Amino acid sequence: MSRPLNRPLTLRDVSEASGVSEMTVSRVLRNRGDVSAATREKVLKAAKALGYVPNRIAGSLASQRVNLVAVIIPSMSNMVFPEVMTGINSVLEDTPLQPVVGITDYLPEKEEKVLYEMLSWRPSGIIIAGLEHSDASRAMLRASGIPVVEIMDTDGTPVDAMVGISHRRAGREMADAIIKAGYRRIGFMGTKMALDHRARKRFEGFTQALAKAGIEMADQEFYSGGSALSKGRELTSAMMARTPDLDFLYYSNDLIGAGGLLWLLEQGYDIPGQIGLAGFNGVELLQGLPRRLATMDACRAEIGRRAAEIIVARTSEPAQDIETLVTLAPTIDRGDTLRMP
Amino acid sequence: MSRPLNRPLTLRDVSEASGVSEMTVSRVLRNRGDVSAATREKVLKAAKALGYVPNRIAGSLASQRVNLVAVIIPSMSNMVFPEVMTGINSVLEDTPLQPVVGITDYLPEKEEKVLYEMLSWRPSGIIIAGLEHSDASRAMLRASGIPVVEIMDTDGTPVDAMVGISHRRAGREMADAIIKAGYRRIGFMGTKMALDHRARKRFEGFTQALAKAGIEMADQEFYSGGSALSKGRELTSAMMARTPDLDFLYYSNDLIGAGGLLWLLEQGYDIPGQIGLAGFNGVELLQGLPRRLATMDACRAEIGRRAAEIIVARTSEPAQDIETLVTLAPTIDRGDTLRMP
DNA sequence: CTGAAAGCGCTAACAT
DNA sequence: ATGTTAGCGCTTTCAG
Repeated sequence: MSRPLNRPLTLRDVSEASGVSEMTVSRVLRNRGDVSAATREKVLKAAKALGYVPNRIAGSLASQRVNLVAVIIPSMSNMVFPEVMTGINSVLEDTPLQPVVGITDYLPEKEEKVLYEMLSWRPSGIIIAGLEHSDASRAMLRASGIPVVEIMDTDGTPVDAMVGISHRRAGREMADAIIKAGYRRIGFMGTKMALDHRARKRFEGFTQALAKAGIEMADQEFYSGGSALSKGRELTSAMMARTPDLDFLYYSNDLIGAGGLLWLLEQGYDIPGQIGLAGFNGVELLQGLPRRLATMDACRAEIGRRAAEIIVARTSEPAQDIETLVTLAPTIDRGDTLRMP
Repeated sequence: MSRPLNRPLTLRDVSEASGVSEMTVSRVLRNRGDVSAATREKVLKAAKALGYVPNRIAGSLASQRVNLVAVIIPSMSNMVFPEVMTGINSVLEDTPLQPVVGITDYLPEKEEKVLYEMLSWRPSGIIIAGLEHSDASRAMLRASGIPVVEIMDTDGTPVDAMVGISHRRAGREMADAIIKAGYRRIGFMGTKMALDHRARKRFEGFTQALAKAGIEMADQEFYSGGSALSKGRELTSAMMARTPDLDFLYYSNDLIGAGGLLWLLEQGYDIPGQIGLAGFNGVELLQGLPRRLATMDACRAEIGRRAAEIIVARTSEPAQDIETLVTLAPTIDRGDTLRMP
């Protein structure tokens, strides 16, 4: 008990306590190379008794290896990214790699800053949301020399690898399904999406498909901030007052869709006969609403998994071959709010 | 362009490119010490041109300082921890400190493992959820010699600092409010809480307060897994079938409470006259339901902020004095489902 | 199977 | 205002 308090323990302490060289202690602690069972025991005992925790900073510098995967996402508070994280974790759990998360709040400047900070830790790989980045960010990604996987979206050109869905196509397909079901007076509600490129692409795909069928969007409204559920309520009530003859409402996410659904049910609308609804994301949370909202799964967990698998394959020794341009195909779930054709 | 591809740049590269010593380059890049405006410019220009990103691994080792705060929480997928993170972030944003998150899934063994990994990075501070830890974890925390803030709960003895609410008291106060409002046949629904100590303490406080008033819990049920909204629906419908004369339902969280609320409304129950409801957490998401569920704010963002402030104060030079045993006082929000006395 | 020497990329502490 | 020297705690490499 003579160690000066607050000096963290080093390999050397364990070496002295066990009477084994630092090098061999290091070998034991990393299960590397051959060490006799006897010395092994001695070392492990000493390390445990002292409460030694290796210093990864030093280890990483010496070995030029950091088992970190930088995960850069816009937000953690909506339902989508926690599930992506779950997918990533499920794959990395069985490897020495560890995810480290950075949040950008959908701001390019913040993304740039976060990326810089992350790169300064020299991670083994980067998983980053979206294909749209500042020039500086893209340059950093390219120059990093490590595997980069851009996730969520496949409508664009990745720096390196890419896993996601086509949001443009997702919008198109939902539009097609809505039209096939016979709806004609269609309204749209969604976030102000200057910086949410995926929401924007869904919207573009949606309107395109409508146009192709000779249909013009009958009404649309964008919001920002606030609780999504009540926003959905407010927007829907305002829109139905303004354009009472709408027979379908497409929402840019399930939560505002759910708010709209609750309001319409209260008002006594016949769903999906008189009016149909659809959202986007396939949020599990919403199971338990009076009706299941039509939606489209964004393949969140799968995207996380596939992205992590690419990093794992690329960082394994020797590097495994693996598909690096992955476009997943989401399917429509009609729920109870989008009638069959 | 003669640098061998994939060798990360070092200070030395910038030094050579700018004709300034490594030390001065380092000073410029860290805004430390006096450097003439002229050399400053030269260095910055060279660094930018090369795309140099400092190596923090080396920097941390040399300076014996790592501006990381380990945040160890059970989960990221419910509503509570993302908001705690928001609070933490809001404070750390203005400091050099950076949060790094570890997830325990409510498993003590996993907490131990995550804690060990985190400590191996020698963070400047630790924020960890709960007061219940394995002996090994507690030993690591104590031995780490860095500021430790245990958050969420104050019913127990912390290793070091502590910020939270008393969940036992939260349960008691809700029980008192329910009794004062005249409800007598009370049912409880919540998660199986062997490992969720805070839910358990709320439950204990609740039953205690009922007992004190001579009331016995009329029915209770525990669930695990599944979507909370539909669980709330199922449990409520089952419980009302089994014990039809219940006049109040206390839920261990707002989400299952919301499920119950939706079901009861559909069945035509008179709320809060015939039957009252309350949840816990003060989840903003739920604004927009047909009725506002009575709840109690868990002070999530505030907890995060105060915890981060403690770490900041303790790691600043010289260490600031700050309150390290913080018990927040949550208040009841009666919403539309708990009538006045 | 074990150990000794060298150095990872940076910064603290002194020079000058 | 700038440079020099000596490590930080570990792992790589090479010798026994």
